[in-house]
Amino acid sequence: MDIKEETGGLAQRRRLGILDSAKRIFAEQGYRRTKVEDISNDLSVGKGTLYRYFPDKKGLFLSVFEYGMEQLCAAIFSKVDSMESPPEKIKAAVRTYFEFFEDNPQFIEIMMQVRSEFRSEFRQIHLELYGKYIGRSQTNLRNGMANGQFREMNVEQTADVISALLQGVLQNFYLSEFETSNENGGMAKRADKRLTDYVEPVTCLVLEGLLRR
Amino acid sequence: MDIKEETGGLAQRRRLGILDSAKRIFAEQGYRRTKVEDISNDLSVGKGTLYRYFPDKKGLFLSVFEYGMEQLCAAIFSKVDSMESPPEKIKAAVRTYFEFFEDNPQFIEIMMQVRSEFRSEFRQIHLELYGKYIGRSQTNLRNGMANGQFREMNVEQTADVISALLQGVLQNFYLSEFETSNENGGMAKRADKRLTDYVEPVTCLVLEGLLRR
Amino acid sequence: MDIKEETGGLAQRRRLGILDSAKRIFAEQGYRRTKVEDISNDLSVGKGTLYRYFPDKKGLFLSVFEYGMEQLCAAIFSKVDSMESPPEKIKAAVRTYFEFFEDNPQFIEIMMQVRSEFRSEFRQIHLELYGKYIGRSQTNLRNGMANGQFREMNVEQTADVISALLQGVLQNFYLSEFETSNENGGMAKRADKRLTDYVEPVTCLVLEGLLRR
Amino acid sequence: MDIKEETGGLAQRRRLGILDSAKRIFAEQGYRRTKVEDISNDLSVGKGTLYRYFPDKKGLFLSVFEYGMEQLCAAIFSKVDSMESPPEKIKAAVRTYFEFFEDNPQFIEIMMQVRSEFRSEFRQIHLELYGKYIGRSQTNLRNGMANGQFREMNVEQTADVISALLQGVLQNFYLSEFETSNENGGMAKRADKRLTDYVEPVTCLVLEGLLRR
DNA sequence: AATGAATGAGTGTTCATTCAT
DNA sequence: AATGAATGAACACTCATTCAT
Repeated sequence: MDIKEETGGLAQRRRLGILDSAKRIFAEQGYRRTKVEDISNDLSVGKGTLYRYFPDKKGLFLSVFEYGMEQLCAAIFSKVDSMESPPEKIKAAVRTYFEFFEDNPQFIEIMMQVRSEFRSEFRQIHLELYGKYIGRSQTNLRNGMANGQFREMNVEQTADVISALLQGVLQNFYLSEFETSNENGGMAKRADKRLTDYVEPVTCLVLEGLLRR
Repeated sequence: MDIKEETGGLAQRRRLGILDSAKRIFAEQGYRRTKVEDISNDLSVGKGTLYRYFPDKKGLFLSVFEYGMEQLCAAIFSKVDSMESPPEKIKAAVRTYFEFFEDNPQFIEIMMQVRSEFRSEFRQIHLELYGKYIGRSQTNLRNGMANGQFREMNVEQTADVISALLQGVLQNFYLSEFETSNENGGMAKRADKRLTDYVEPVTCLVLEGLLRR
Repeated sequence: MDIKEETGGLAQRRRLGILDSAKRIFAEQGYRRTKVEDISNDLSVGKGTLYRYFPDKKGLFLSVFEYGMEQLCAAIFSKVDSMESPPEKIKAAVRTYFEFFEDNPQFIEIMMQVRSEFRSEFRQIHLELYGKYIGRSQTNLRNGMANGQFREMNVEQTADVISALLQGVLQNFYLSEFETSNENGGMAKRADKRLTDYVEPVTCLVLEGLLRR
Repeated sequence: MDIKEETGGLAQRRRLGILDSAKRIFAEQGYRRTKVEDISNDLSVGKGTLYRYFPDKKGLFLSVFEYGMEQLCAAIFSKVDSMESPPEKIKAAVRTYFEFFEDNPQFIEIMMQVRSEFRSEFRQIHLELYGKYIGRSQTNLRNGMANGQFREMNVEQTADVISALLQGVLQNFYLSEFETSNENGGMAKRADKRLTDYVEPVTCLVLEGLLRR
């Protein structure tokens, strides 16, 4: 049992090591431009080793995405679940969302790529994992309406719109984040903008709207 | 001059014909899956002909995108420019944006693909053409603040966030639009949701926010 | 029409050229060891050209086999159909069969390879084209029995056995034909044995048997 | 010495176990499609173990063939050696040959595969082991001629032709044995034909020929 | 002796682009 | 101007074999 656990631990460590390297390479070069060999070279292992842990290139890529999504959801839930006030929950979710991607900028790239390369798989994983978030968001809006903090609204549509807002800001930021691509297809970062700068205006827009009270 | 203009007219017509066919095929099959021959077959011309009007496959695809962006901007500006009230301008822009994509659903697909296939080119075209929109949006916000209709805000960030909101809703809708992919890679539409259903909740969120007044 | 015919003629010529080169290379190197590029190099054309004329490597290989089988059947039928006497027909068929393979030694190799690489396809083509031969062979045996030249026999089994005899001799010869394989996988011919040497003993065995009369 | 013999006995038993498993798997799946791991899994041992008993995959396969050939020769010789009459010896050899393959249908598959996968090795083993048979067959024919039972003939060629006849019938049967391949690449047997049905027509043809006496 | 994780050579096929006609 | 036959670079994946444990 010791041996098995230890072995399992080693295999698990290697799996995570591959996921990490793959996340980096895929984010830097893009799914299409990335050769499986690029990742195995980065890890200094043989190509075949990757195929011992993941079924194929696509499966590896989707695992990178799935793993990131799980971490994102966990991060948001662990923050929000301990709060009570609906507006506070929204603030916390917005902040955690942006902080997560600020800490994992490569994952923005991964998300964008999965979205376009594997529409249906993205939808499935997205719906599975992110669906939970939408459900909680709707509950939160209903609670806010019930206690009189929020105005009347169509809860389903509004939850969709808020979720869309976050994703839209993320993508806009992602598009403005990189100034130029160099010869190797790599990107040079722009340091003067931070994703978390958008926490305040987004929260304010969502809660207050534009019109003067 | 007559001859040249006429020739130019013919060439221009053919160019537009190619753009139209390409938009359709690219949207249906995706950029990667689309062979140049698919488009030339659709037009009943030889492959080589396309290369007389566009430098390469990528250039054709980007032209399809650029042409669509121009149409989108023109549609929004023609609606909004005749209005005075800042909130009304926002309402009109939101409505026109969603109506445009409801009328040109293929262009949603094109946008998503450009975004992921040609990051830097997308950014460039996006910034060039859409930059104008952002500038006008900022002006509108400033006008609204000046006349006391809008609360105080960081205009640049808020304009970004509103723009992001629209794009986010569009993408969310695009992801939910298609239920299942059939064997041919084609998609089956879902008829029970309309993009313009989001005009009201989006407008309301932007202008009013969530908190009860 | 002229153009089309001419074009068709050119395309047909190229097709036959590819079949001829493929037959040679496949026979020399074997199906597995032969790279598609080996054939295209032999023809001094690009790899892609082969794929304009044949669907894939397997399809090309099977076409080589099918084409050879058609030629074999045509050769046998053109000889035998003009004859009347059942024993003479058998003699002629045996002779033509061995002569064909003596003139097309590469085709022996092709047959052996198809047989093992593509069992089911071999069977299908074999049955389709060779089935005709078996039918005629049975008819011939029945005619010989009817006119009293042949003894009583089970016609179906005997036709099978005679056909098997020819194939068996062919294969035995094929196995003894090549002395050693050199480094390149090529073979050095042995000149002191001829397939047609077996015409007489085979014919004699089939018609007379071993027992003294 | 006891230990060594015992160990040798165990090793020998394991060797035979591997040969048996390999024969089955190779016959079912074919040489190319069979992975070394398939065999080691079937034996519930590690892959490396096979390499302790056989040099490589090819060597294992050829050993399977060689072992079968030895068994075939032994079967034929044990039957024929006790007989005197040349025609009876032929009858017995034909019957034993077909009976052997009827009892070891997997070995038909093995033979066919060796023949095409390893031409030269097949020839070598074939000549070594089967050469003995041809020699005895020639002696038998000479004895038959000497005692007046057989007609005059070229003994070498006729022995070849008779051997070829058996192999040809075997292969024809092998080709007709399998109706269709299912999805797994497996084959469905046809039950209405038996290899031993050919003992009589083959024997009759060899001894009597077709012509009425 | 036994294991099985790691290795990496090897290849069929697609399709954007060219250019002779 | 238009064509479409020809080109050839590019790349994922398998699996026999090895060797550290």
